[in-house]
Amino acid sequence: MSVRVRFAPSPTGNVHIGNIRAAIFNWLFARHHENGRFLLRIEDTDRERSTPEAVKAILDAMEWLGINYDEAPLYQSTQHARHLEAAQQLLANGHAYKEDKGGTGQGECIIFRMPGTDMAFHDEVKGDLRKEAKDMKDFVIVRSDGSPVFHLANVVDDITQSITHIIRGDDHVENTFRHVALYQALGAPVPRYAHLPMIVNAQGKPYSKRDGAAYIGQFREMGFSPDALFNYLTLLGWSPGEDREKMTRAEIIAAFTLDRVKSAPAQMDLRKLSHMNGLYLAELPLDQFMNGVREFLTGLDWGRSLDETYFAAVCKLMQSRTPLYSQAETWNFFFIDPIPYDEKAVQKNLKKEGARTTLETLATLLTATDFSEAALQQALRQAETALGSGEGKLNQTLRVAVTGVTVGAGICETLHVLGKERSLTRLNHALTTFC
RNA sequence: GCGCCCAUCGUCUAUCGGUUAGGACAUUAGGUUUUCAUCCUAGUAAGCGGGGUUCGACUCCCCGUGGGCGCGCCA
Repeated sequence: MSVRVRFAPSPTGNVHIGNIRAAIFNWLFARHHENGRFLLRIEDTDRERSTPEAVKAILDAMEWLGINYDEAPLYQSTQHARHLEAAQQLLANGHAYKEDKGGTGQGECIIFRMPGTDMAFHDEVKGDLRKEAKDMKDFVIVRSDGSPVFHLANVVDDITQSITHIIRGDDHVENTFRHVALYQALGAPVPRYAHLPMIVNAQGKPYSKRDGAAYIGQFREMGFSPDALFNYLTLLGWSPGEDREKMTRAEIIAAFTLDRVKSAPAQMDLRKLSHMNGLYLAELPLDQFMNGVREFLTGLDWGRSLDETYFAAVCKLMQSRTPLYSQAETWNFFFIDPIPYDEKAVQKNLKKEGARTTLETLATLLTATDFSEAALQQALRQAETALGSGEGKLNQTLRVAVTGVTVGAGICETLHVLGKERSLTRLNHALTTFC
């Protein structure tokens, strides 16, 4: 029988990074197996908290990350009758009973009767797990208002969707004993289970929005590429061995097996993610990189209508040194005039002895060039000779005068992209303003 | 409190009884005709503690310690 797995989020808000990681692992497992199926189930039973917006957030997140699903999504709310039918079946065969729990007049709820024997199951990542009968209690499966509880709905839906492997977060391990008991009482084959280690923060607590980004949308806003995030998440709690990290989807799919999933919790490291993101951005075809940057720049007033050719030149220059799309925010000096000057940079590089002479010399020499990179290089060398300064010593003064900041691509490449007119205007402006 | 689970550099991890314990991020020092955020080179850095088992344990077992999860008419 071929593998059928599912991602079963409840649409109650933003899509958490831990949830999407579970989706990724399920997806990888399905794609790794021939004819494997990856299904989506929206557990929207909680009418109070479930919203259409939240459903859309889940769909968007999956699409962004390139996690496609097979078959139509199953909305749990449509399965109500089935859930209750299962409860009736359990009632009929003695696996459940009615009771007014607490007796406060809330009415009778339906309670599942645990088998009363020790239970065990094999977890694909944690090994054999067992629990004694005395440590397991009966539990409510249908509330007194007639609504099914998570455990019942979840198991019944998994039976309906013929799920063969349940791959989910570690926080569900304890529930599994109950779920196995439900399967057995319902006369359904018990699926295989695999529990994924939690993603935690520096304190070892579940990773939350307070630890930086926790929601998938936030990562997108911060400028991460979906492929990089996908690859990085894959490495949290799993490893292909052989020191491999940056891998294509096809490679990850081929290498993915549950027996290589770790059991210990993993801590999210935004710095490593950023580094990996830089690797991904650097190898993107220029037009794709431009699209990514553009999506970002539309949020900035100077980033909306850009000259395509010029924009392409800037992107080409900056691509290899861009760890995050959001970094493009600092490229403003390429596009706006007048440019803002960094106070400290001005203080250190322009308001110093000799800066005036330096800029005057450079202005004269640069005016005489055609602003090709080679010519710019040559002009710089001439300026150094004329001023008796060492190679590269003038670079920063020139850079701050023309860009307003101390960091960026090579000075000659930058000047070339900026163009002669703009560069010289700024140079002269800096000269009269700061020196 | 009770039950279950987990434990290798600061972080993510490799190792499936015998290795100088490897890689990556971060960090440090250089280099890239001394911007840096790319790139290159090198360095610092780890088996929680105590008992066993074994010729030999990071690896297997037990006990501690620390951490996580669970114990809802939440999901």
